[in-house]
Amino acid sequence: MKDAPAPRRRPRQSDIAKLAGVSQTTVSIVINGRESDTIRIPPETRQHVLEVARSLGYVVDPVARSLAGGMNRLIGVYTFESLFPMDHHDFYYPFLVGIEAAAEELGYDMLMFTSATGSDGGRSIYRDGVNRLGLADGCVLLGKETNRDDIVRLRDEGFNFALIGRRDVPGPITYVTADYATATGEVVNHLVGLGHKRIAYLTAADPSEPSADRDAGFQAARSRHGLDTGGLVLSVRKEEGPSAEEVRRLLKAGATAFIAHESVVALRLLDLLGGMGVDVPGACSVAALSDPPDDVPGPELTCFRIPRREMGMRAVELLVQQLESEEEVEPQAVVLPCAFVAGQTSGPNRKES
Amino acid sequence: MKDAPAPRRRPRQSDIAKLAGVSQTTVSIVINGRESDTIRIPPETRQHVLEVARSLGYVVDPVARSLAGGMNRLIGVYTFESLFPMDHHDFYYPFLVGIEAAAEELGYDMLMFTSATGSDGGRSIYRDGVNRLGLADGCVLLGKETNRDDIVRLRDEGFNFALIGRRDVPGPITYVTADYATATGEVVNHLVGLGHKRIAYLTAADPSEPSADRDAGFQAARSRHGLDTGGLVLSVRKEEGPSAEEVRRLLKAGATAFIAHESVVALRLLDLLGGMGVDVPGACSVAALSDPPDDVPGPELTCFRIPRREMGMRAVELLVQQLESEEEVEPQAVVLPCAFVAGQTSGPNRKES
DNA sequence: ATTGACTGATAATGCGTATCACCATCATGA
DNA sequence: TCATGATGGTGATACGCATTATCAGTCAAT
Repeated sequence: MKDAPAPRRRPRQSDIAKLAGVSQTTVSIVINGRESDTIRIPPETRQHVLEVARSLGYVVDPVARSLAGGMNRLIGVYTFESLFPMDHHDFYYPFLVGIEAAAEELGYDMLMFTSATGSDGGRSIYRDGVNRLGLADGCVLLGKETNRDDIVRLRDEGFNFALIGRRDVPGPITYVTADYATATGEVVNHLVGLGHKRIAYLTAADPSEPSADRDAGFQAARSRHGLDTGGLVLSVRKEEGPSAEEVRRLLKAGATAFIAHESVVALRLLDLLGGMGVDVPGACSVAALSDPPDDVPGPELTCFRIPRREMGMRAVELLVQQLESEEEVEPQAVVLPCAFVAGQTSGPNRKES
Repeated sequence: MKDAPAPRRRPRQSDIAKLAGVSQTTVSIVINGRESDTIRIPPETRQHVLEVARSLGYVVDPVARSLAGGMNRLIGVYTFESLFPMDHHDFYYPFLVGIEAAAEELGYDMLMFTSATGSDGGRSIYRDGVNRLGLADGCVLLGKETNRDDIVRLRDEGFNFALIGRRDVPGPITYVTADYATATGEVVNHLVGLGHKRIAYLTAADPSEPSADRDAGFQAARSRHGLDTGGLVLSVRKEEGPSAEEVRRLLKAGATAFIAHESVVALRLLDLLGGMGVDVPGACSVAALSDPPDDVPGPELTCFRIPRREMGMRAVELLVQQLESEEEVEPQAVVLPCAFVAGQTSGPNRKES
């Protein structure tokens, strides 16, 4: 009683060959438009083959083509944390947009390793001793909690990958990062240019390469301008932000401007200052060393924009370059500039010192 | 002078076989954990093969496996438009989140087909005579501008896929959709319950299945409540919204409430009414048949929420069910309920009629 | 008539894996 | 001693395409 709708096989080159009265080789050559001194197919034959192909609705099977060719045109994307929790998503999103754009441009598909999460919620590339990343031709890695051992091992296995974000690992790797140090310097320059001499600095409590870069940039700017930041440096956890008390202490210590690593910390700071009746930017300036989420209301923050989208794109480009070159390519690092945003939370220093 | 770091080929089953002193067949069987009455590999051999495989860093080549008819634990994701333009992204995002969640849960990786975009920006599964979808075990398809021919062809080729959104195509397909009709009915019920008898209906100008479903739901509710909508129906393009003139005409025709397909149209309507000095919901009620973007300020719109995340998850679940069952599975349709949101833009009808 | 160059192809093979049909060996029981 | 069944695998082949090497035929020049 079954209709058995004849699960039509996709036509293959040999089907075309039979119908057109030529060999499968010829079909392959025609389909791929190959032409060389040793291989010549006259236009009429070409036409004929193409017509038959069209009439059968032939499409190349990319699987077979890849097998024969060696590459799968797959760019892997691995994140060291689960993409899931929504705040993670917000973090990853711009990078992913860039990765996707570049992959699309270069004709690669994107393989997202979502299955890598273990039952414990943790992640590792080498879970169970297997490296699924090998499914892809190469891989873009990103995430805050990078596993450095995994990275080194991956490189030593000769696997092609590009990191988003600088990582301190032994030996060279390919990565793309933003120039946090220079951008931090620009923020300081801006504030100093406005007359600020005592600048409070709210650094990140947990260490990471991007934080270290900002610190380095700040130190450089500090000595460049001869700033004294005695008693004005504070370690702040992103989740908590500074306490009202701490802010009061900094103000009492003579701070006329604040610089915070995290934009959320800066925003919290604005709240606190508002609550204390301190006018921003009238009485006090506030700047951040990263960009706030798009949808935050209120005055525009003095900060710099991390070129996340571009970073994603460049990572893919570097990777593809590696993949497609004949010879071995040296690992390379790319550092992209951040765009300074003057914003509305910084103004001239009114307090003479 | 070259180090010639031996651009190591990926190890294959035959490499393992040689090292372990067994045949490639045995390796394949062990790798895939196959076990049957006719094929028995003792645990020791299994262990040994697995150890060798691990020591070589072996991973199955997905391409070869596909060609041979195997499974890769890869769920493809194909969108009929480029993911790119940011407004598209906002549309796709919740679906993707759901798809990703389900894929992770079920232990599949996600293959995003970004390469399918042609130079003209248009997309087609069969573009350029290649159908890359076959790389994945099955595929979730989504997008507004579905190409129905592609869908039918895909099904006829026996490829497994699940659609997000109902599609009018000849023959059965697997899809997940939201119950727009019922949800529309609830909105009408709500307004009628508030005493509204003349309800203006702003339908979508360009036809699509979701719009048709809403229209059907509205028609049903209309006749259920014996509403007269003479002169109260308007076709509106999403991009433009209704004109002030049209709104005035509808009011003059006695409309005490408005229902718009698109939330952006409803929002625009609120603006216009505000500009005319018409109080909402005091003098007039407004409702939408979809949910507004999250970050819109102002009063909460009377509307319903489309369960996009759940739709994404269900699509993956349906697909995996198909993939993992031994026998042929009948295509099936799933319709998920929308959550009604009373909101603050609708109130009792003050005008006696 | 022989050589050589050129034309228009084709047969054979490889890519890495999965599967089906078998096969060799050994212990057991008749 | 021979049939039987269980054990532990293996060989061959298919999957669809690209590539390499090769070949038959024709025509012109020697």
